[in-house]
Amino acid sequence: MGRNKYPEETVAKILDAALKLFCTQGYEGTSIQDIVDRLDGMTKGAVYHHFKSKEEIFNAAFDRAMTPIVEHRRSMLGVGNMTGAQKLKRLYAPESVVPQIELWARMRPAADPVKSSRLLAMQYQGSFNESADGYLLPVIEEGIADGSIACECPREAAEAVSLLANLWLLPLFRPLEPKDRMLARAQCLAQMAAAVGLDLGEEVLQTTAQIWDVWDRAGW
Amino acid sequence: MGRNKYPEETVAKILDAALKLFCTQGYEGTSIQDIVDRLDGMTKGAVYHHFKSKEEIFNAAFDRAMTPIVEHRRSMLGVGNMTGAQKLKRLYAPESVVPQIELWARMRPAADPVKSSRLLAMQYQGSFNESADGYLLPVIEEGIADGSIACECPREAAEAVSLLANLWLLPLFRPLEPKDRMLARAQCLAQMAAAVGLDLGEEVLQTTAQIWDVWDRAGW
DNA sequence: TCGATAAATACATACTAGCGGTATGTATAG
DNA sequence: CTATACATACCGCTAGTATGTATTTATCGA
Repeated sequence: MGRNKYPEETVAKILDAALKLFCTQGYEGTSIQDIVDRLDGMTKGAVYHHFKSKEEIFNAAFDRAMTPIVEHRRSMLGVGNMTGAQKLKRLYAPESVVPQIELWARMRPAADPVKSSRLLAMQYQGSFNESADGYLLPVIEEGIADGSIACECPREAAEAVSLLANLWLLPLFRPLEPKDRMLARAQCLAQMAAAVGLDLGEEVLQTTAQIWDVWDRAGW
Repeated sequence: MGRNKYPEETVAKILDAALKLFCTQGYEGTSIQDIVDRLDGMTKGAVYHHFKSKEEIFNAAFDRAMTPIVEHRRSMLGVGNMTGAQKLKRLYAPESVVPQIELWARMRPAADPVKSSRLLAMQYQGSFNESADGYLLPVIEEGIADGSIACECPREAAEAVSLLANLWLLPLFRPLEPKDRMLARAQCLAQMAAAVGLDLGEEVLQTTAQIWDVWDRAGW
């Protein structure tokens, strides 16, 4: 294969193939050769020209997938002037979460948490970042400042809700539960969040229902 | 090295070395040779005589470490006749949790969740098992039966509390937070649990404080 | 503005050390 | 004598590297 005038296209192809494989087969279970085999004609040399290690490929692929999702979710907070409480509800409304759902529906990560352990670790770490430096904690603090939220432990509440939302409500690395069970989880999470001053709104139920439908339709 | 009259000792040595290495260096970061090097004189042949794969070694090492802990925690529920609510509090009291703490204090798993991803995955999976088939959900249901607990969504509450306790209150794969932050987490979790009908008791604060002290003393 | 040349880049090819795992040999316990 | 607990020797594959080659792009005098 000759030299490509637009190497970003090559990089994109590599990351697309890599993400798909890392999701379905896991990090360990995916070899560089597996990735190369999906890039017709390309060789390992090309891959190692653009990335210096397997780990870097994984991180780049993950970032590439997550960045637009995070951006979209953040953008949901920008329109109009909302109170902190309104923004919080917005964060868990369907229109904020749907792009993320659709990404995972395309990727279909392995339901075995051990196989998906590296993705799980990223989601775990991401939950803390999301609450601390990301959008959740800032929104809560904004709500406290404007009087729309009364929360005594904003940081802790943000972390707990983030963790449960990402690793429990989104059962990425677990077998898909029946719909009523998923809704029960959402209801339960909403109750727990309310106890520490966070009103996630009724929309979280609709969001959960929508998630379930998307994944069920994708033959999860 | 000659043939050992008591091969269980050999197995134990292998698992001890393996657990320590898997904790500190991660699963990927530990080679069979690394393990062999810690078993003076022994060779790879011995290891593969007793175990058929690296994965089996990991699982055996993990099980070996967790079994007595789970047993101890379960045994805390056996003495005297307690209501479900009392048993629930007991589950999060210091005397139930301390052995687990001390194990991890000895092992010192890597604070990087990616490096520790396989252990994280086990803890994640374990949280669901603990609530579903383990002791938590049965205790809650016992409490509902004897009228000492009023919980509308026992399964969901158990899962959520289990997850938060194992992956958030025990910051195994995260840098150790200041003591007041840890206590704030415990307080927050107790509030959230109370909202779905689970009274973890004041003891969860003492437990958390004790965890912090142990790990701080271990130079975490 | 234009070609000629030099430098940088996008790959391919060929190779290595180390990995997980296996096949087989050997000595000891029962 | 047999079964087992090891040691030895080996294999295919992996992540990663060193190097070669062709093509693009930057440089520059006219």
